[in-house]
This record gives sequence, C-alpha cells and structure tokens, in this order.
Amino acid sequence: MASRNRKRNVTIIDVAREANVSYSTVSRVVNNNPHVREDKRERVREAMAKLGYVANPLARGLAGGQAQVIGLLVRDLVTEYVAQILLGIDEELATHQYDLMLYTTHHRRAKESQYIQTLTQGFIDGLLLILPLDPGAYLETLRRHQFPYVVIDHQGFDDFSPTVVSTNTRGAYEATEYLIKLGHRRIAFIAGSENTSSAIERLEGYRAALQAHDLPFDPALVQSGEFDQPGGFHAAQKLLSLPERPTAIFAANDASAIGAMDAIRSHGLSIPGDVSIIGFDDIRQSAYCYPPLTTVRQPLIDMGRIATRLLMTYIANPAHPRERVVMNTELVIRESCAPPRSAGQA
Amino acid sequence: MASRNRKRNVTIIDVAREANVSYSTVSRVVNNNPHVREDKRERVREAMAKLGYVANPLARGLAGGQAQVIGLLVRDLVTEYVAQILLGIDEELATHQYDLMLYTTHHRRAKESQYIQTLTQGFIDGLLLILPLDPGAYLETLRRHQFPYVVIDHQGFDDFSPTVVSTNTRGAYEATEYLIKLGHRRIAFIAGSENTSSAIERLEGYRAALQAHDLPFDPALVQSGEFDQPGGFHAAQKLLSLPERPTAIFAANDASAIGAMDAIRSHGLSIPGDVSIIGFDDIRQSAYCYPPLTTVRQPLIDMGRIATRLLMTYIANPAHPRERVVMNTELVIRESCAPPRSAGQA
DNA sequence: GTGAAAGCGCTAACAC
DNA sequence: GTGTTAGCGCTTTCAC
Repeated sequence: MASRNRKRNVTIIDVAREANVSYSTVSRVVNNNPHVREDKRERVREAMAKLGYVANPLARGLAGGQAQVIGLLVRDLVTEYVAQILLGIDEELATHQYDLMLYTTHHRRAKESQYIQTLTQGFIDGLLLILPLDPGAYLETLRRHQFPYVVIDHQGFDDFSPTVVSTNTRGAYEATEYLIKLGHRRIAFIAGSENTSSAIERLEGYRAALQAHDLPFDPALVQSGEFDQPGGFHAAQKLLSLPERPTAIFAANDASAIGAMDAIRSHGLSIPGDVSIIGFDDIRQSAYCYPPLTTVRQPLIDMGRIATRLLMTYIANPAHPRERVVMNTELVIRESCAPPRSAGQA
Repeated sequence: MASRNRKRNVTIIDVAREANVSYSTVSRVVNNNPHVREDKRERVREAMAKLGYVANPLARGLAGGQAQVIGLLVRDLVTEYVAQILLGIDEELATHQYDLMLYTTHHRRAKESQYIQTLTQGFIDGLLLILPLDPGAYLETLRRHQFPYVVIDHQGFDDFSPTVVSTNTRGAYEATEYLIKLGHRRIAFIAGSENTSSAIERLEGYRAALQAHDLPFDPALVQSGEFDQPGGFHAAQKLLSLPERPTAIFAANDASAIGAMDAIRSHGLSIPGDVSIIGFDDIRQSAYCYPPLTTVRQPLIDMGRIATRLLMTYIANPAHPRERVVMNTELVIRESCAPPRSAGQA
C-alpha cells in the first residue's frame, strides 16, 4: 500500500489564521451560515481567495456535511439510451456545483445492493437510478436512511419512490395504431427485457391498440429482443420465418429495431417495401440509419435533467414531498414505414 | 443545510469488538497487510461478514489511504468517441473494485484546473484525462503531487506524461492513400478542432500522403469541421461550393463525416457516386449510416481499457516507470468510397 | 455572533 | 504480530 505523498493543502485552519478568526467561523462562512458578522465574513472570504482554499469534500462528507457529489447507478454504459440520460444529468449538474459518481452494475443484481450499502455512508448526497434491476431489494433501505434518490424509467413495485418516467403505454399504442392506419394487419412486436416496467408497458400499449382496432393478438408475433441490437436481430429472424410473415414490426426500442432491420435485409426483404419497422426511444442512430427509422421519441435528455433537478430539491430540502414526473412521448415519422403491399385489401 | 439522518453504520470498531481484537488489526485485515496471524485474520473476516461491514471510503481517503475511486476528466459526454472510451474504462474498472468519478469540463478551461485542485486532496486515487484542453497548465501540478494519471489521446507539449494514443498520422495517411489509389486527385480534408494533437496529426498524415503521391496541397481544400456533425456539415458546404469541386472528402472524424454526408446529399449529389467520403474513429453510427461509412478505426474501447490498466499499475506502484502506449489504427472499408466518375483520366 | 472541542471512520506511525 | 494513539479536514453541538 503505497503511502500518498500528499502535499499539505490549504485547510480551513490556514484560512482562520490568515483571517484572524476561529476556524469554526471559517466553516460557517464556507457553509453560508448567516450567523457571522459581515466584516468577518468579508475577511474570511479574502483569506480564502488569497490562499486559494478549496474545501476537502472527503472531510466534509465524513464530518456529516454534504460531499457535493451525487451518484448514478446504471446497468451499463453501452447503450445510447443511458448515454442520453447521462447527458441530461451532466448538463443539469453543471449548474449546481455537484460532481457525479458513476456506479455500473454490469447487470449483476448483487452489485446493486452492495453499492447502496456504501452509498449511504456519506460518499454521495443523493442517488439517481436508471432502470434499476431489482429495486424492491433496497429502495426500502434508502427510504429508511432518508436518503434522497430519484428513479428514472421504472414504475410499479413501489409507489413511494420519486420517479421520472415517460408515457410508455401511450407511446406504444400510438406506434401500433400508426401501423394499423397504414393498413397493416399482421404486426409483430419485439419485446424488451422482461420485468422492466417499460417493456411491460410497451407490450400493453401494443395489445391495447390491436384490441381497439379489433385485431387479434397472436402470441407468435411477440418475440423478446432484450432491448439490444443482437436481440432484435434474432427476434426478427424468428418473426420473418413465420409461415405467415408479418408486414410490420414494432420493436420495443431503437437498438432492437436496428438489429431487426439487419435481419430484414438479410432475408432479402426491403424496408419499408416488404416490411415496415418502427422503434422506440429516438436515439441518434435512428435518424442516420437507412432508411431513417420511424420511432417513438422519449425525451431522454430531459428525463435525466429533470430527475437531477428533483434530486437537488430533495437534497436541499429533505422534507420536500416526493414527486412522480411523467414525460410525454412523441411519434417521430421518418421513412421506415409504408402501407403493406397488399394494402388495397384493407 | 439539512443535517444527514445517517443511521450509524457498522464501523471497524464494531468489527474489532466482535472479533475481540484491536481495531488496527481489523484495519490490517481490510488492507491485506500480511502482518496478521492467520487465526485472527479469520476471526476478523467472520466478524466482518456477520456484521456486514463495508469500509467507508471517505474515512479511508481522509486518513491517507486509498479511496478506491479514480476520476475521469472529459470535455463532454456528448460524443460517441468519449462514450466508447468510457466503456473501456468502465469494463476494466469492474475487475479492479474501483469506482469512477466523472468530471466534465463542458469545454471550459478554467474548470480543468479547478478540478485538479480538488482531486489531489484524496478524493480519488488516480486520474484519467481524455483529450485535455490545456494540459500544460496542470499536468505539472499532478506530477509535483506525484499524483497518478494517464492521458488518453493527447501528445506533444509534454513528454513526461503516461499516454495512450493511436497512430493518427499513419491512419490519416492510409485513408488518404486509399482515396488516391481509387483515382481521386482533388481530395478535401475536414479538419478537427485546432490545437488538439490528434487533429494536427491527421492533417499531417493527409498532407504526407498527398506529397508522397505527388499531389499538390491546396489550402482551399481544407476546412475546419470542429470534430462534430454540424461542423462537418458546414465544412462540406464550403467545399462543395468550390469552383472545382473535390471528388472525395476525408473527414478528421466520423461525426464530421456524417455531417458532411448530409451536406453532400443536400447538394443533390450521391455518395459515393459523385463524392466519396471517409471518416476516422469508427463509431457505431458509422456502420449504420447510409451508405455505411468507410473509416479509420481507432480502438477506442481498448484505449480506455489500457489507460485504466496503466493507471491501476501506477496507483499500486508509484515507482513504476511511466509508459506511452501507441495503438494501431485500421482502415475499415465500407461503402462510402468509389473511384471518381472521371477515373478513366487518372 | 463566536470560539473550543468532540467526533466522523479510518490509516499509519509508534511502541511493545 | 498486535495494540495504542495521533491525526486527516471538516461539521456541529455547546458554552459564552
């Protein structure tokens, strides 16, 4: 264990000596405590500037104050989905003088609760969770610790958690309805990872739209795509090998839609001529794939931003009532959908 | 300032009491210090397990130990380029029991040095820097503090810094040569942000290839694309308005290449029929844009991974000699390049 | 309003 | 090998 060769940094004590006050006064100034006379406050400020004082977040955290850091718990960093949310978080954070600690679970449940343990020790002041794997296991812990947190894109289970979600069901409904109105009758669905509520809700939206338009729900037309590109590819493979091939595919997210597009082409079929395809999320790739993907836009950046804003509120004011924010999705029509070849029959 | 309602966590002292040893012994066990008798070590381990002890990183850091956290200093999170490197870092970190602290400068130089100040206070054990803006200003500070760090994708300025880079010059040379061999004579270059060494080196590679093949260097054919999509778009606009239009464009990165593709199409030109285009990086979008982009692949994930591995080495062994790792680039041929229409003349 | 002093949980000398 | 103890830099009572 190599010993740290840390040069002594300027501490609160140096500042106190320079300003000729006790060091608790310096602490008060640093923390904007109003009980300091104006002239002293000024003197301290000058001393801080002169010495180039920077608070030590470690010491602050340890002593029970704010570390000025929030944590972000995610499954992985691979997806554009997470990247976009992260973008929003980061942007918002910049205006709050907070830093970000990244906790990646790499899809292992055990890691989630393990992290939560460390977290509540003062290293971070609050926690953002994107699409948690198994929240039941530890949201309770967070609440008991009165630890500020906000969940992004997860609902169900738990009605007490502050959450930012989007209108998954309605978005899926609209996407499916769009295909129906184009004249499609055999519409397949590439589902997301089971037991994520967004996946479940999108499936619900799909079924609801079918039902509303008196179309039968055929379980054979639903394949899991695991929310990723390879998953979408394989799901589409199966769907396209069906005796009665679907004329349109609705994928539960863009990543699996893009995988599905590969599969469609590898079957020698054209998009949207032979098969229409629609996704969900509107990640950057979707506008640039070929043909540009029609999709349900989820305001990911805003979701990250708003979740962060909520968290900041809860940190500043622990008594603040916890909210649940629902963001609107929006159908973005590009070029991957067309009426089916047999549309005339409709 | 809301006071933290922190429930008392299990500390080293609780473990010591449970195991009936002094708490420095517990500390030794936690830190794998060999000077502990096996039976006591075992007893401590059991006590830790029983009580569910988790070390407090704050206290460890403060007391001069390792916080088990490394920092990552980046300009922004917007780009696939950074996202890919981050991916590699994250993957490698997972095998090391280290966590990641994210510092985003949002392109403001002042923030960079401000961060460095806080960093050297023990919050993190080491620092990774991606494409630093103004390293001269603080790499010296880091060195003086003997603070472990690794720079990704930056060279020049500074010969003492451990670095991971790729063969920018050679990659650009090969890309340009590829276009030349296809028969192109008027090859434009969309440059990256000035004063980043990778941008400079890619320009060098481009010039060197022209020279090697006895083609004149025409400054009018070089436009800055700022390494991003809008930048690439505007640069291409200018290039395509030139009296003698280039038949091929080499963009200093994929993001600007994709922007350029938009511009080419908006001029009513086809790719690669009228204009060939080649990029640099090989981000995910490149394989999925239309037509799929020929590009110079830079092993971004590996660069992140290797940089992290180096950093881990330096943290564990401060005396370890600092290295400079150069990663090979590779030409990835897809469908955005073809011989010029007038190739017969060549 | 302000200072003194007691921790926060831990590492690393230092004794034995 | 193992225990004792002095900090690390700060927040927060508690007196005055």
